[in-house]
Amino acid sequence: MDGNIFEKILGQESLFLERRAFDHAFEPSRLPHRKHEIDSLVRNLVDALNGHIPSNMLLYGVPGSGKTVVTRFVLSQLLDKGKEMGESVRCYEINCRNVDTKYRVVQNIASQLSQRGDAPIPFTGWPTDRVLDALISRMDREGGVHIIVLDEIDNLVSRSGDGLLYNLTNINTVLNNSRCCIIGISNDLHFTQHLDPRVSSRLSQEDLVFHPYSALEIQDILEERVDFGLREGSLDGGVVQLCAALAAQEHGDARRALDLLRISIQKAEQSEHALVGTAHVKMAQSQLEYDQVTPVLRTLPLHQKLVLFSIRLNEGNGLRNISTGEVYRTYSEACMKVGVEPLTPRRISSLLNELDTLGLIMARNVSKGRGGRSKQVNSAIPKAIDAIDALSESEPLIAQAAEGKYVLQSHL
DNA sequence: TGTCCACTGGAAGGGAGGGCTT
DNA sequence: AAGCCCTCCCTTCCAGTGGACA
Repeated sequence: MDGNIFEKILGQESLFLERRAFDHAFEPSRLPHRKHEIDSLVRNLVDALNGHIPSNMLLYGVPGSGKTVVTRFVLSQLLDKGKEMGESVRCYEINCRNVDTKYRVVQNIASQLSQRGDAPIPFTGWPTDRVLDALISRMDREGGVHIIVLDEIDNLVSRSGDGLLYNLTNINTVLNNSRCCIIGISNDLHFTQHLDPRVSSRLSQEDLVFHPYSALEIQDILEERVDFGLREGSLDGGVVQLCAALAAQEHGDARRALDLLRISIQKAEQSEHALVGTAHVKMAQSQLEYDQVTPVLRTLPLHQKLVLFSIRLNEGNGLRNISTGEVYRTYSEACMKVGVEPLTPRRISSLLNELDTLGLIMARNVSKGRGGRSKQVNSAIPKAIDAIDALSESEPLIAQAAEGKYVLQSHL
């Protein structure tokens, strides 16, 4: 081979001026169509600079409706202003998808407040109350206002209950030298229904709903990023509109639109086109589907893989709207075939709910009268993706179960 | 109108595993 | 080493459910 293998790509002129403009984490200087939401946050959080306690807030909205980015934007300005005014303001952003137990949330915040000489708080081992005490004393030591952002807070509540929120929304009564405010962010409008009424009323002193972006609004957002991050004249007419329209179909998800656009540009670069066209968007769309689904499939625990395998197997045999009982029978057979002890029907019922939440299946409760009440289950994985192949690749037992896949008893 | 089916989903708790304290 | 504590995954138990059917 002539020359270094990186040379060709390095020399290629990129269509991007600023690739990071298309990242989720990018914080733009302007947030179109979110003025009202920004105003509401600012009006509440200004209390942090006035020596008062800002109200706790709950922000609702579908994924990609700007909740997190708006919160970050407002908080970064708040921190700047606090510094300028000599007010101590500290913010903590916790994503409750990753940090989803009471202990871990408290440990996480307390660790951010640790100073030299503090005993490090272990990931597990201490009683939670002890970690909470450490957090309270560290907050008081620091003084000022502490703003705790709990992103995907519904995940925390569904996994660990509302015990932590009870403590956190009550924390101002035990703080002597500091103040604390909680901002919860949720995709689920109804998640406060699962809360103790006292917690719920203290937490949602102010609610703010982020409406999904319309196709035109997403277009504005994209155009702003394009102006900032892309070489002029690189886009064919209709590309931005198509990305916006596709994302608007997905409940107005601006992140999805950015992903689509970014991947479309990369596709154009890869095929050495100087112009991104709608064909690249379509390629990006299918890649995005593939990239979203296969990593999830690969990382599922064994029994979830077996359940999903059973559903796809039934569908492969032309069966749709399979009942929980049928899924369980196929699943048990698959377990027998590979020599694994099947879990109980109750557990499988929960696993089906989890697969539904992950968007890998669609399950709905139906009653067939005397035929009993059950779930009707269908796979939600795009047809273009061979789910059984993807499952087999990461799990030899699935490959084994899939061998001679059409001879399971339940299909004879 | 009551019965019945095939589940659902909440609650309680067991036990393994990882880590800390004494 | 023993005693705690937390998390995760799972089982067991059981009341509740929607709608067809007698």
